[in-house]
Amino acid sequence: MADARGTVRVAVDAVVFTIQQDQLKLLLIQRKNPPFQGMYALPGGFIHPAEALEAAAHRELSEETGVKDIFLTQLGAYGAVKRDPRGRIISIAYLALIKGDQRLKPATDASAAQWLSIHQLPTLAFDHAAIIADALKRLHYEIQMTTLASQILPSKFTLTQLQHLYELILGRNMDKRNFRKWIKELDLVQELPEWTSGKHRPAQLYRFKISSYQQLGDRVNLQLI
Amino acid sequence: MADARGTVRVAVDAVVFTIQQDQLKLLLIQRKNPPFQGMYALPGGFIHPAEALEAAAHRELSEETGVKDIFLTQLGAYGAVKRDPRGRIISIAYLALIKGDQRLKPATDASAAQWLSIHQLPTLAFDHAAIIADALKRLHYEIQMTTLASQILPSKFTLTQLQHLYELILGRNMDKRNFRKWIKELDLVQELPEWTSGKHRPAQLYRFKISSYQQLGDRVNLQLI
DNA sequence: CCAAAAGTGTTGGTTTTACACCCATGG
DNA sequence: CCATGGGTGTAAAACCAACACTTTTGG
Repeated sequence: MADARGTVRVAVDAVVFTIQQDQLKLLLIQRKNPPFQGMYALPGGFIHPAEALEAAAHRELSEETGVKDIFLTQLGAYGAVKRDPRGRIISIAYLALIKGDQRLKPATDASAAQWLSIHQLPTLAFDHAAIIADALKRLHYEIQMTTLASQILPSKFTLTQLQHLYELILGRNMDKRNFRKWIKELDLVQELPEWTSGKHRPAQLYRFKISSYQQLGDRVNLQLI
Repeated sequence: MADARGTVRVAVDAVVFTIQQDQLKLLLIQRKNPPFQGMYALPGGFIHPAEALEAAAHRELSEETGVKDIFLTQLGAYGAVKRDPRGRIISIAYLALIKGDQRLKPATDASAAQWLSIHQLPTLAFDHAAIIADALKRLHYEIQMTTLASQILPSKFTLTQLQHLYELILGRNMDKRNFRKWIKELDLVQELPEWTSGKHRPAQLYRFKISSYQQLGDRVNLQLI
C-alpha cells in the first residue's frame, strides 16, 4: 500500500434531467475556474470526509445550482486514471429527473447553472460526455422499470402529460390507447375527481399512488435503451 | 474543501460467482488481520494512485485469491461513512461469473480464499452482505440481458449444461423445450459437429458465437430479479 | 360551427407457456 | 433390457401492436 494517502480524491457528479419547452434538458454549470475554464460540466465536487456519497451529491448540487430536495440514484463510479488533469480523482455519478420549475441559483463567480437541451450539448469538461451518455441509457431504463416518472410530474397531471413525458424521454411516439392501457395495468396512477379547464375538452387529472421511487414489477413494457 | 486529503481512501471489492457441485458459490477470503479478523469478506483492497479501478480489482483478486484473467463488470460504489472502522473508505464493487475450475491461491498469512455456497454464507465483514445482495440481483439481470453466461461455461458445452446454469442462477426450473427454443432464437450459440460420450445418449456440443461480454437485444425473455 | 385536445375497443399477429413421448448409450 | 439423460412439436393463452371515430370545450 505504501503511502497512497492523499493521492486519490473522491468527487461526486450529478446528472439532472428535466423537461422544459418540450425538450429533455440537462442541468450544467459553466466553469469559472481551471481546469476546463469556461466549459460546461456536470455539477459536482469533492466529498467531505464525514459525508455519505449521496449527501455530497445533494450538497454540491445545492451549492452550485440551487437545486435541492430531489431524488438521486447512483449511476456508477468513473475512475480512469487521467480523467481529471488535477490528479487522481474518482467520481461517483448520480442521476435525477426533476420538475422543470426549480429555481436555479443566480450565477456566482464560481459557477453559472443552466438547463441545456440534450440535443444541443456543448463540448463538456472531463469525461462528462461519457457519463451523460450512460445516464441517458439508464434514464430510459429507469423510466420504464421504476416510478422515477413520479419525480418530475406535478402532483396532479393528465395522462396526456404523462405520455408526453415518456415520449420525450424514450424519443419515440406511443399510441394513446395502448399507453393508457399500459399505465392503467401498471396501477401506478389514480383518478382524481378533478378536470383541467382551458380552451379544449377538460382532461381528467390523476396522481401517482406511490410518490416514492421504487422498482415496478417484472414484465413491464420494456424495450430497453 | 479545506484539507480533506488523505482522509478518504478508495478500495475495490470483487463479488465473484461460480458454480460447483450444482451450487452457486461465492469467492470469499477469511481475514487474517483486523478489523473483522477471522471473518469472511469479499476479496479487495485499496487502489493504487495510478491504477484504474477495474485494474485494481483485478490485481487485488489475483493477489488475494489467485484468480486472474476474468471479466469484471462494475456493480456500484459503496460509501456509507461508517462502513469501515478504519476510517472513511469508499469501495467500488465489481461483479464476475467465472469457471469453477480456477485454481485458488493457497492460504497465506494474510488471507485464505475459498468458495462458499451462496445458501450458507457466514456473517460477513463490513457491508459485504449488502454488496452481495445487490450483486445477486444484478447477476439475475445480467445472465438474461447479456452474454455473461459465456464467461462461466467451458468453450464447448451442451444445452443441458447451459440450462442448468440458468436454473441455478435464477433459482427456478425451466422447461427444456422452451429453453432450447429461447436460446436458439437469441442466436447466441452455434452447434458443433461433436457430441459428448458417457454413460448415456451423447449430447451435442455447442459454443458461444460471441465470447465477449455484450448486451443482448431488447426483448429478451426477462423476468428480472 | 370550428379547431383542438380528450377519450375510448377491437382485431390480428406474435410471443409465451404448458405439456409427453421416443431415442441413444453404457452397463 | 434397463436406467439415464438427450432430443423434439403443438396447441392454448397471454400479450402486444395497429388502428379511427366521437366527445367536449372555448372562441
